[in-house]
Amino acid sequence: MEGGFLHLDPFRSLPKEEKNRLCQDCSISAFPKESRIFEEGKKADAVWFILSGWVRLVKRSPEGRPVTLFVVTTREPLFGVSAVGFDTYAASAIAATGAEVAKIPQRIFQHLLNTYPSFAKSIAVLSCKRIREMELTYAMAYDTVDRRIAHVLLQLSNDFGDTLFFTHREISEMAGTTVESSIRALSRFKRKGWVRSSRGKIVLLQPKELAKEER
Amino acid sequence: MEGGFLHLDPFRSLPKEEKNRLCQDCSISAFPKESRIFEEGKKADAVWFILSGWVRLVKRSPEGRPVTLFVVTTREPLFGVSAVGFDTYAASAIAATGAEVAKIPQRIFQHLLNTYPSFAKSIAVLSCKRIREMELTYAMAYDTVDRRIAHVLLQLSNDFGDTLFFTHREISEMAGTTVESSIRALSRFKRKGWVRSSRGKIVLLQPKELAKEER
DNA sequence: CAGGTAATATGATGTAAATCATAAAAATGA
DNA sequence: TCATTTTTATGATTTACATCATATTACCTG
Repeated sequence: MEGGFLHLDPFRSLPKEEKNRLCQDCSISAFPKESRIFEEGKKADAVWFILSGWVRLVKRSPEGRPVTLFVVTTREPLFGVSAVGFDTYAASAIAATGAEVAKIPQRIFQHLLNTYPSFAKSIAVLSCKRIREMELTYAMAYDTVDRRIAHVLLQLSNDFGDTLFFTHREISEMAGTTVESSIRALSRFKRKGWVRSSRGKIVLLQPKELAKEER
Repeated sequence: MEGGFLHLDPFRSLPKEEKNRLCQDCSISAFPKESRIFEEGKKADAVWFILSGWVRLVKRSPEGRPVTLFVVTTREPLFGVSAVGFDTYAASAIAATGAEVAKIPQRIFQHLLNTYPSFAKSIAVLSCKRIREMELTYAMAYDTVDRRIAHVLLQLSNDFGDTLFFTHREISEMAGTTVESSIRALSRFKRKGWVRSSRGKIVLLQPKELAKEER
């Protein structure tokens, strides 16, 4: 998948020679599940685009628990945290699945932003969309554990279908709760016949009922 | 303050004739404290910039309680929710203080975004910054009430100094909690000598101690 | 200025979910 | 193959906070 990110929206309409240069300057790498792409507090030197897989943006809460701020899916940028000249990442990026990621050095990103109106416009649109998405997920933080878990499962099923290969620890971190609470929520869902699960695997049997719970 | 928003970052470098046209097409209006600038779920037809005062972005949680997603201060855009062609507002905007607001019709905003690279770049930068700010405040949602209240007070004091003219209901909504919890938190802070308060007025006596609490 | 409403205050009670504890099964790996 | 770690599971305890209740005070408005 050489230069796969060049087909993504902000890059698509760049001139050919710029694209060729980007192939040189940007790297694509594969991150195994649970590995860290970048670290909260570290110097932010690049903007990242996800080519495949999911990535969680995780921040340590003042109490020390890791809180998943947002889950970024395939074809989306991990920008925000670093795009426009901030010196440190506000959150860590952790691969929620195996993930292939393109790394655009900050200097290059700035250059593209300054040089190509279409690029700037595309980034403006993408980031405004992201703000809206964040607004939608933010309100969830004040909701019950059961609904947060249901929400995470449904969100995951959008990309992965009805069979999800995640542990309760992973689910709990995405939902901002504890492993035990995640297990208990799943047990309740099981008892209602909405899901089935075994070690590292959750099967959604009645997503529609889950969606009702979510409301 | 005619066309005051034209001095703000995205507009500053627009050509003179475009600025003149904007003076025609955009309106500036004053919103009294607690009044609604736009409503969650309603058709999003404009992008707003705050010229003075504070505005809260409020979303109804699934349980029905209003949750303040973000507090936007003077000179900042209320974009996100509407900037790039979404049909409904994801949250309501409520004036947290008396506020003066410029309304840019969506059609005009699109035109500026498509026509002026500097405008697109500026919006890209502003929205990426906003994403970072949201990431920073998001983690707070999972924190204790006392720390959330302390955080809100300190944030407010950035703009308004040590004497804040807000009721406990207002504070509680910004902190995502109840009036009673807000009052109790303030009582604890009072007992420690960190704040003084009377009806509709909170005076920060020892902001540094509050900041410690916040950590 | 009397009556109503909003803000402050605090006590009592309920509850969701974190924490603590323990255990068994499954995976890992030395 | 045996020890260690991870995952799932569930029960007991604790805790922060919401909820409910009630009272007082300040304020507005007819």
